[in-house]
Formats: sequence, C-alpha cells, structure tokens
Amino acid sequence: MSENRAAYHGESLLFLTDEQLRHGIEAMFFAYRGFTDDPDRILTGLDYGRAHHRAIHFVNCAPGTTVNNLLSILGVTKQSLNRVLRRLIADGLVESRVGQTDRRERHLYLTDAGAALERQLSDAQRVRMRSAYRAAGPEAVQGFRRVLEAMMDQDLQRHYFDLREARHD
Amino acid sequence: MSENRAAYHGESLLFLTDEQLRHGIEAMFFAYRGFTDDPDRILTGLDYGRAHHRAIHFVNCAPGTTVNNLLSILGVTKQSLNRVLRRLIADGLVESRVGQTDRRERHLYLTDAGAALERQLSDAQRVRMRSAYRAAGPEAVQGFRRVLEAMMDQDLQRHYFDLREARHD
DNA sequence: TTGGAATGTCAACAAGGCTGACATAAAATA
DNA sequence: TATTTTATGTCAGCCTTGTTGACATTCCAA
Repeated sequence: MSENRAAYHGESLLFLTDEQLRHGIEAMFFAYRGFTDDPDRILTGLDYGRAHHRAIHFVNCAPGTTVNNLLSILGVTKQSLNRVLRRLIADGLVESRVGQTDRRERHLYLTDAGAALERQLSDAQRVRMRSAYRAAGPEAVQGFRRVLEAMMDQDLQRHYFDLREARHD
Repeated sequence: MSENRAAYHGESLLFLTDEQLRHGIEAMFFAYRGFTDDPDRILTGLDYGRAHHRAIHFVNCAPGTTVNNLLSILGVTKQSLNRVLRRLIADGLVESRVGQTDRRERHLYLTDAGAALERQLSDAQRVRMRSAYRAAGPEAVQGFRRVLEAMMDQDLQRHYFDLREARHD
C-alpha cells in the first residue's frame, strides 16, 4: 500500500511517489486554509462561523431547498444544522416557509440581508480564487477542477448535481 | 468586484465568470471533505480527531520540531495544540524532549506507535489522492498543484518550506 | 543581575460537531 | 376509517477543538 507506484496515463508517464502524494496532501491542507481565510475573517466580525457560511452558500444556490436536502449536501446532522439555521432565521438572514404539499418540510430562502451577506462572502472568496486561477493559468485551472472532481465522493457529487437541477418552489 | 472578468494568460483566453468561480469554490469544499473522510473514519475508531491527525502528520514531516514551529504551521493557538499533544504524549504516540540548547523548547518526535498510526492514516489518504490523480491524468495533476500553491497563503508557504529544510535535532 | 521577552502548560469558555428524545405530518396498513 | 409506522424538523445535552487569560520557566539584553 505504501510502496511507490507509477501509472501510465495519456501520453506521459505519471510517477506517483509517496513523497509527491504527501506534497499533494499538504498542498490541499494549506490551500484549503487560504481558501477559507477571507470569509472567516468577515464572519468572525459578525459573530458567525464557517457553518453559517456553508448554510448561506447552499441556500443561495438552491433557494427553496429543504432542511433535509441541505443536510445531505453539508454532511452534518440535522441537529447541528438546525442550531445554525435557527440563528440565521432569528437574525433575519434566512426565511423558512412551511411546505405547501408536505407541511412537515421547511423551505429555505435568503432574505435580502442574507443575500447581501452571501455576496460579501462569496466576493471575498472569488477574489482569492480568481487570483489563484490567474497565477496558475487556464490549463492549470482545467486540471485543478478535474482532480478535485475525482477526489470528491462520487455519490455526493451526483446527488448535488441532481439537487441543483431540481426545482424547489 | 462581482462583475465578470476575462484574463489573457498564456495562449488561451481565460473566462472567469462568477458562475465558474462558484463552481470552483464548491468543488473545493466537496473535495476537501472527500480528502479528509478516510482518515477521519480511522480516527473516530481510535477516539482521536482531525487535530490529532494534523499534529501527527507534521511531527512526522519534521521530526524534532518544536511546539512553536508546529503552531505556526497548523495555524492554531498553542493552548489548543497543547491539549492535543498532551493526549498524544500520554498515549505514547509522540515523545517530547527538552531542548538541549534552549531548555524552554520541547522537541517532538513520533514513537514507533505514532509512526505506525501516521502510516495508516497517510496510506488511506494517499490511496484517495492517487486514484484522483490517476483519474484526472498527469497534466491535470500539474495544474492542480499550481492552483493550490497559488491559493495558499504565500508567507505560510515560504515559512513551511524553510521549516522543512531546517534541521531539528 | 535584573527586567523583559519567549516558550510551553493549565484553566475556563464558545462554536459547532454529535446522539437522544420528541412533536407533528404523511403514508401505510389493519 | 383507525392505527401504526415513517419522515421531517426542533429542543436538550455532551464532546472536541477552537479561543483568551493567567502563569512558570528559561533565556537574553540592559
């Protein structure tokens, strides 16, 4: 499991030494931190955390989504998400409407204030992402995306794309 | 800040719509989760958390590193790290030796048991990384690494490379 | 040699994971 | 139709791991 490997792929030989893989692992760790730093700074000022950011982000992506949908995307328990949502609703950033066809469900929407914060957060994140993309160049961006997609859980990926296509009104 | 942009870089035109950037952001989120999933599963079985993993990982990379060095890498407070280290030391996975030249410092090393766990964790992570690399292909891997390096904090990156080169005995 | 800076430890608090218990609505079944 | 089962979401309480504050030890510079 731990010995070195080489894989032939496409036109060039891909050496995957443990050392190189370890470098990739560390790059992932450091990059993720850079990636979350800017929004985190904004959030601590507002007394919110990364959990609030995630909730806001995905409610924005799929307005009208239910708590249950959100759970499967975020990969946390509903109790944990609930605490975060409760706060966001109380603060008037998220609106929760009882489902029309199924009255057990709560459909979630960003209020204007919520949308404003979402924009502030994602702008900050986009600035960093854009500058990384520019520094790395367009072919690198393609590769970046391909590796990330291969790295994430395939079921979740499918589920997420389904969710984004579905209507939530 | 939020309008669409295009950047000329290398030989092709790089369109960076907000939509594409948002996709990159989400890919990063999902991929990071995939990336941490396997070690997390192992760790919960052992009653450790991701914090323990990080500590073990970087002690393994730079044996003999001090608590202070580790802090700057991990980006947490020393009090937080200390709790994690205390447990690892108590459990016999990490050894802490008083510095010879500066007796305030504690130099950290993995014990055999610690090294064994490190190997178990990084093997799991490497398996995922390797299969992502293979699926994406070698050019993609190049790009992946370039984008990640551009995304992480530059000071930290420099600091880290310094640390890895320095001797810690 | 003494006062300040640096390193690491201990204590207590907060955010956000988790499980458990529960209310309500829908669906399945007797 | 009445009743049991299932699904969705809420509330309460615990644990990990972040945080800041107080402190002991060691080193170094005035």
